[in-house]
Amino acid sequence: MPELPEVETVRRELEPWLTGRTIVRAERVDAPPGPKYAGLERAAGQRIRAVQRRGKFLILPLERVQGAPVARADAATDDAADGGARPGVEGRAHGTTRLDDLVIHLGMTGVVRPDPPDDHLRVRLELDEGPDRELFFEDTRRFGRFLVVPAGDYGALPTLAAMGPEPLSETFTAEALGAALKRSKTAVKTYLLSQKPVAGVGNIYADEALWRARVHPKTQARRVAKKRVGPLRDAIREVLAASIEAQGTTLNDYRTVNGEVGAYLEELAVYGHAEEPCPRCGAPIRKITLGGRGTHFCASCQRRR
DNA sequence: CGCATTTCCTGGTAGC
DNA sequence: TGCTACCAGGAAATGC
Repeated sequence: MPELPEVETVRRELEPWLTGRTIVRAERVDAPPGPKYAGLERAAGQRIRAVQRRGKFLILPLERVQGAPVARADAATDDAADGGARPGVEGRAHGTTRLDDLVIHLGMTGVVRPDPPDDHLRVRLELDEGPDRELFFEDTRRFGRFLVVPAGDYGALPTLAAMGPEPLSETFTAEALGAALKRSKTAVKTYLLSQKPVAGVGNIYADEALWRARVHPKTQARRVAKKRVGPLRDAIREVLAASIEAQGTTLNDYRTVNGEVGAYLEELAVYGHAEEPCPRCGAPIRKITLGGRGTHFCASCQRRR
């Protein structure tokens, strides 16, 4: 599943390809109009200023290029609910140009690629002159998003708007994690998945980090032992950093932009290893359902409290 | 507001 | 072989 390491891997590949390029055409393909692709047509005529990541979201700040070649795409213009005249987008009323963000979420099966997929193509971008003039967004199970919003306006993306600190930044301290955990009575794993205490942790790395820190996934967030908070913070950082090194984890659909699989699958300790011996103590790894998600842990190492 | 549950979606697979 | 049932899960929507 694309979680932070997978999205960061994609970001690093997109950055040299897309930075500074102008989008000539933005076309929705084989996907109904709706919030997941809102405002996509606005991308045409805008230059990609950077390729950033926030949690599992890719954020591409755009700027409108005066006189840029724009090709209108028929398929993308029929959800023009908010695609009409926007103050500041066309004109520059007070000398400032209102900026947009192109926001991409890979969902479960989203793949960004320079070559067309055999099926499940959802978005095609046409770029200005240069190598790899087309970008394709493939998404088999349609959980992905590919939309344009006013810069920094994430009202349509509440999880992004309420996202916790980046786990690999200096702001993600044991103190910050401890303070966040105190705010919730829900199971610590479920709370990690909410993106509120920390950004970018999904089902795989939640299980892996909790195993490393010896925290039972069903422990109430506020009741995680104080002495476990630092180790949990460290475990989250270590697991994510190691997975980035391996270009992420490929279970089924995830591919890098270059079409490669992520190698971290080989390093998973508990996820996908139900009934196998715990690498630390040898007890069988158990699999339960928690918050509707498959959850793997060692009942011997990870004591509930 | 907080938290739990349901929904979206399709390919893969188990079972008959 | 072909059919049904079920599973996987990130984030949003819905329910309480």
